[in-house]
Amino acid sequence: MRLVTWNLNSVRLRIGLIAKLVDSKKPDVICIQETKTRDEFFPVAAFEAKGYKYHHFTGMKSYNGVAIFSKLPLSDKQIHKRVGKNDCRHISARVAGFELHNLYIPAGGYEADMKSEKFRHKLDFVDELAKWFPKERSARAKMIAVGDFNIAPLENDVWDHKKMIDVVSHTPVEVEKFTRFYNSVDWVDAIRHFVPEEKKLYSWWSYRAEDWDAADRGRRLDHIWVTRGLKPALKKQQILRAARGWERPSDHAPVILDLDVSG
DNA sequence: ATGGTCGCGAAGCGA
Repeated sequence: MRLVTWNLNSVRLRIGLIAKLVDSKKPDVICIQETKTRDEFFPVAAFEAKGYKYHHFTGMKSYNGVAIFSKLPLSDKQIHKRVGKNDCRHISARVAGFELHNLYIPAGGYEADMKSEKFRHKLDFVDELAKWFPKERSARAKMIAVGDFNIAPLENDVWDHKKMIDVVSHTPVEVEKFTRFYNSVDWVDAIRHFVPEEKKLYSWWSYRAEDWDAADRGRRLDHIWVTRGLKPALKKQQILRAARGWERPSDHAPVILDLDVSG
């Protein structure tokens, strides 16, 4: 099974980029964040035309929104409300025997300060996830968590660790919360599983850089985690950096994981 | 050191 997660930054504007991704990579399951549209305007037909018969999404006007499109049947579709808000950041469904969670963790604003409501919202959101995924369930459950987590935890998940230490997405308090979430369920980072921590690895490059490719000031904000029992099923990863250079791109690249579902 | 760019939707917010 090939799974992709992509913060698309508007599904309506970039539906053509989805088609391009599908034609070249042929994923079985597509998880999208920042769809930025109400459900009644979601371009479902474009996905169905590409063979994605099954879907589950929740969206709102202008902001946020998460979606799962699949060639394989989806069941037990759920929408999860987080930290008392109604902002369309977490859905889940069963697919091919896995419990798949699609997450869009808040970006957290610009100030890494507890007085910032946005920053607190982000930390509270991650805290809630760490409590919500229960250990006893996950010990047996085959779970996958994907999405834009908006945190780059490792030194080589950012272009310059020292310069980024006070920048929201890489601050120690965020990494601490992130790590607690990671350990809450004995997750395995399915991307770093294939790429040593010594190697720089990014999935996002700012729109503001004059030449994002040459500057290469990236961050790894997009993640795929699996529960430990699925480690033998991990086959291959790919971060499709080329997609960041496509016409009118998202600032995020698609992150792809191949899983052996025969086991 | 600063400001730099996007999308939505029609000004300002969020990233």
